[in-house]
Amino acid sequence: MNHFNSQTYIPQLAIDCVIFGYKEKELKVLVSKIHFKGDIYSLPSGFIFQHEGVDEAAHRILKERTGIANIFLEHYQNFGQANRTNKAIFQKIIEKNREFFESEKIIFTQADLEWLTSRFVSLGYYALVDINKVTLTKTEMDESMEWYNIHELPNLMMDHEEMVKKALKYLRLHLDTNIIVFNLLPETFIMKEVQDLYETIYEETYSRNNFQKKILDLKVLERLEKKFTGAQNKAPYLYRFKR
Amino acid sequence: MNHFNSQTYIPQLAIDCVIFGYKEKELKVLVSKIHFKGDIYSLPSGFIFQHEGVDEAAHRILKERTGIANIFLEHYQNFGQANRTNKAIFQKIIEKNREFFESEKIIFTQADLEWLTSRFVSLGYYALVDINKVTLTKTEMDESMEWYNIHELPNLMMDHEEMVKKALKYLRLHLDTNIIVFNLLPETFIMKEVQDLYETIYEETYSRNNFQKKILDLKVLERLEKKFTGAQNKAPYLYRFKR
DNA sequence: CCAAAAGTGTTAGGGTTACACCCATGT
DNA sequence: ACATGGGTGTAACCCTAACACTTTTGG
Repeated sequence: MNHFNSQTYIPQLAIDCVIFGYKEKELKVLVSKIHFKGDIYSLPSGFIFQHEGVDEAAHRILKERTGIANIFLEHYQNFGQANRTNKAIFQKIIEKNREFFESEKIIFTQADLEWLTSRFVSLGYYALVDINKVTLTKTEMDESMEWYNIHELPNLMMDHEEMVKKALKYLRLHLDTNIIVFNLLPETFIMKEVQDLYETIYEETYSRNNFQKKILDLKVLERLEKKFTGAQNKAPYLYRFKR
Repeated sequence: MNHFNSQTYIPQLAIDCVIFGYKEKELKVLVSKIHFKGDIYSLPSGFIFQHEGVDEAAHRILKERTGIANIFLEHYQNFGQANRTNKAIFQKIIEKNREFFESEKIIFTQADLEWLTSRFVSLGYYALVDINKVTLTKTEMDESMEWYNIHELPNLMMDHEEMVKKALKYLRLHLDTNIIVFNLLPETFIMKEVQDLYETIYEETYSRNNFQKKILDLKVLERLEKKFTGAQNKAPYLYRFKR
């Protein structure tokens, strides 16, 4: 356990990440259950080292949890209300985990607790990952790390639910202008998978032929060989995102 | 002079504002020349009180400098590289202003200097104001506060020039989607003024009739009486932005 | 040969762009 | 009456949405 202090980290500034994944027509978000009694769920979060940039820090936090670097990651919003603290949550943690805190096995020092319960400004980042490439890695703060359907999230701590909602809104607005959707798909895919993904994200349906035209007109996909699935129909082409 | 400390302000976190104004076919940005020898120019900046939200803080900073509340103000980007400090600038200030710092009249305490020269993460906000409503107000840090044409800015300190460039880019991208352009105009205006403003911001020209259609199709303007200018042509209508 | 699903072509409609015309104003 | 600039109408164009048809695959 490394301790928190302003020598090491920038105080009162945190990063929270909404990590999106996609599998079988479900848009998923990575959520950690923290390693204390009390059923507390949190987005992957972290602090910024004094010697690193904020984008670097976000990439590091993601690398720690998912094992992949060179991830698509972007800042989307800050969360900085006046009364934004962890105090209530830590009160709950301490109440429900007296045996830990009263034992010899000290986890947090008093200074750590003061640090963690101070008022925080949080930088909201969102990431798009190929869910198959991810190796979920728990930190010592995590009891579990799991993908949840974005509409079936557990109760998240603080304003993390709002963070997810705002991130989804931001994603929907920017998916078309910037071409980032393919970050959610594996290396190769068929057109129907792209359409399913779009329909999942926007919760709408699109006509098959026009969708294909629209995507191919982006001119960012290269067509590979056909994919024979064994189904009794014409084999669809595989595509790959150019670079 | 109030002193800087982490009791009062959030440390290592600043707000920098790109305040846009418009007058006579020129897009302008508010820049302060700070009150020391050395020709140092800066965007209006400030820190966040422990008891206030970040958006609140941005509004307060703007109110201090421009005198107007209920301004259009939005966060657009963070600036948080690893080595982002004021150190070089303060070195220059101290060198060029030895008489101040060696005099009895102590302006900054050692603690203040440490605070000001630490590594900072900056939250970039941009504002759109009706330049006629602004009463420029210097703080004790400002030698002057002036509007500069966005393409004729003085040498700005740190990464403030990049901030302006990024803010302009952001403005161009969002002017049409959100309807915010009228924040730059006075209460009432004629269509030609709107068109001039657009042409100034985007550095393009538009056809008069189609521009009028496009703007009126937004259905956000109400037509008022005609404006008789004394010119020997048909008097244009005045418009007002609906709420 | 047939069902299923992929690929592609064709037409209709809506919105934007370019051009034209008319109107008010003061000299 | 006329020059000037503002307001509006119309037709061409482009892009997208809706529909139709063809092709491939395995049973």
